[in-house]
Amino acid sequence: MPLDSLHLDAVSVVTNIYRVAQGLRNKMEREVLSTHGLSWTSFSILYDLWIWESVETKKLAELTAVSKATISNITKTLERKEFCYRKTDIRDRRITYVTITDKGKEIMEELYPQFHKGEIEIVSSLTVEEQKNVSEILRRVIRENKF
Amino acid sequence: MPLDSLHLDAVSVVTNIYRVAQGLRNKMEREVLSTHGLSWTSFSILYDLWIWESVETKKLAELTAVSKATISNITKTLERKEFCYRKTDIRDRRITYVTITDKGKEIMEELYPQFHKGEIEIVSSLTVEEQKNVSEILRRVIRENKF
DNA sequence: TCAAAATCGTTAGCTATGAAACGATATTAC
DNA sequence: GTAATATCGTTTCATAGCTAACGATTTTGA
Repeated sequence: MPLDSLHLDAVSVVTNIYRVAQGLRNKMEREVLSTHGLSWTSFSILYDLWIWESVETKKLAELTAVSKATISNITKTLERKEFCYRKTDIRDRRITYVTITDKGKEIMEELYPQFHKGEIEIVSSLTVEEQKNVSEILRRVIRENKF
Repeated sequence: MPLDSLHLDAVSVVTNIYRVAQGLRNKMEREVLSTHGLSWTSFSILYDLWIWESVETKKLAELTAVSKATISNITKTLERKEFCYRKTDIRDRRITYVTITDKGKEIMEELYPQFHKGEIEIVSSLTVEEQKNVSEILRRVIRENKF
């Protein structure tokens, strides 16, 4: 593959997106989530439960874009910490619902403001105009690739 | 925390970046890297070795933004597959150099074009202008946050 | 009606991941 | 010169994360 056939702008976009995502995740886990032993994905799941109160594991896998096996493991960990509990559906016993507990809600009420503060900090070097612009472009990438 | 104090544009940027990064990684691992049992990070490490031929583990940890423990484990896996080998420095025996093998180079010569094709596909809905624009903005985020 | 197919969550077995502790080595301070 | 300190990579131990296989359940089709 000759060098002049490389699409350097595409490489640059992909590389930079991944690096920001990685930095983002590390920063949040280190500065915010570690205080309650949560990983990025655990937090995402708990966030979804906070919003929806109760969600099927299959739906959780779609929302967070990880495999159902991972959902199974992480909700097990969250259940051990008493942040949520699992219960099989009575009508269709193949389905399991995960529900947030009061303790889980308290954690989110404490952590979310800190998390949001981190989000603001990370993009603070961009104007609101640039933020809107990047979001719109990324949404298009998400849509076109069905991410 | 009242809803009207949420910086929704910041939330949107962060959420979309993470989702694209996740989709990106999953797509590449599924469609390209899985044929040789490589993870995204394994591939990144092998890529750096391909470029530099031989790199200290400490440097690898910085380049790929993962912990030195992870580098230790992954290079061990890569060594078992005979894609690289490790050797302690003679002068300073605390340092370990990781070097790519011929087999490792062959794999990269096969995989990189496929990987690059994937990169192009992912951002194909954006104009080159938009790609340059997003890259520039993300580079600023990386710089300001020291990611 | 009831056997085949589809759906769902968990388990098994693997690699990845980080923090902390550790062991070996090198550097610094006095 | 040597004791304290710093550096580096590995190991340990826990969770995360994937695919594939599985077991239980429900739906479908003839």
